[in-house]
Amino acid sequence: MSLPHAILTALLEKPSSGLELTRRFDKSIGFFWAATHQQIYRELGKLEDAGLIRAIPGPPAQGRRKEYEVLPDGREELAAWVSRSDDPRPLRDPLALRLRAAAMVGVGDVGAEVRRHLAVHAAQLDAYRIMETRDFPDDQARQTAEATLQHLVLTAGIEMERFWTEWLTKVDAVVSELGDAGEADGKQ
Amino acid sequence: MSLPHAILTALLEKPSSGLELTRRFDKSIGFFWAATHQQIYRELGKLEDAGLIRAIPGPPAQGRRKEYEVLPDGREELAAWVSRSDDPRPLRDPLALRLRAAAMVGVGDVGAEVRRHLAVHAAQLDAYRIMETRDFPDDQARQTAEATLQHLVLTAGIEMERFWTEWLTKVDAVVSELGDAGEADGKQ
DNA sequence: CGGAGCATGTAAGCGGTTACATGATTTC
DNA sequence: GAAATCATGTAACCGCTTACATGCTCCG
Repeated sequence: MSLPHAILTALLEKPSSGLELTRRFDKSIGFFWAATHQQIYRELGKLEDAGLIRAIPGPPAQGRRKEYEVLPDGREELAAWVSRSDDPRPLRDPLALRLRAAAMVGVGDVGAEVRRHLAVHAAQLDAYRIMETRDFPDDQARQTAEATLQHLVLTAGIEMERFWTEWLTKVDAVVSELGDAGEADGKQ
Repeated sequence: MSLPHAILTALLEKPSSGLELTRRFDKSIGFFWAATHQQIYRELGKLEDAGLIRAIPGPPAQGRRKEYEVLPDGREELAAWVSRSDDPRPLRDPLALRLRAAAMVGVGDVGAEVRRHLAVHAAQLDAYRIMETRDFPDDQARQTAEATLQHLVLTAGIEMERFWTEWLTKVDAVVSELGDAGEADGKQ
């Protein structure tokens, strides 16, 4: 039940249309909970039916856009959700699985895959760091509670990606060496 | 399509019955790809139908257990999968979402949730560290390829949990302070 | 022989993904 | 006015979760 609350949060930060939400998910909130436009439209419909948000009446907007805003009930629901309890989601990482499989049947071409992932995570790390210097430039100064919390979340992204890049770098070294040494052994 | 390959890997490491697999998932492979017994039985059925594994005929075993082993086709399929390409799964973290929501509607009781998660991750970190000293005691010595790769995967788990515990400790500090200072403000 | 628990499985539902559909606006 | 693309949706599928069902064995 996280997607509706992610959407409520995004709409509180700024009322938006479905497409705008989709774009904003792609470059911010979605880093911690990805969603496609199909999911978002479906969920907007449900939230409107539930009376948690509404389409802003005003002008019909340009094009066919519908702008949504959060209603008081929606804010309440979100505040309640913030205090709710929920076990950490089990980790799901196919690449780690691949390495364990590689331990049994030989490394094959995992190296390429490892380097591909490394590039992706490095790029994401850069993106986060740019966001950090752009949105939270003044470290020492006392921030608003809002900014502090948002920065904290961004920090998680940065540390996470830093972990991945470092680990994958190590993995690449090990796998390259194993690949050179014992190609096609397959640990029969 | 990761679960079947996780099962093939586990069965290559050691032929097992469904229940044994479930237990082993809970304490090892499942750290990177959790699975319940329902999923496992279903998948074992599919893999057997596909001719990738088979129930070991031998004695009917004690109880009603069926032991499965990997067939040559299964090993081939796994080796092919190791070299396959596959984008990193998008991160999904409700707790980060909660903090962003807290930035908009006030921190409420997130503190308790943060500390609960902190305890879970700290416990997991301990478990990983115990596994490391037990299964990979000799650092300096040259390991087999198999052991090296498996250790590398365990390393990922350790670094990951270390990251979480450190980040959550920081979050706890910040949230406590915010909670003390501006409770019930809700950033109207 | 009756109850506890072991071991394997079935069924329903839900969230997420992928593919496709529709209308409206802009561009050439 | 045809093509591109913007904006909103619908439909089908698939893996995972939760709840329930069944038979077997061990123990008192």
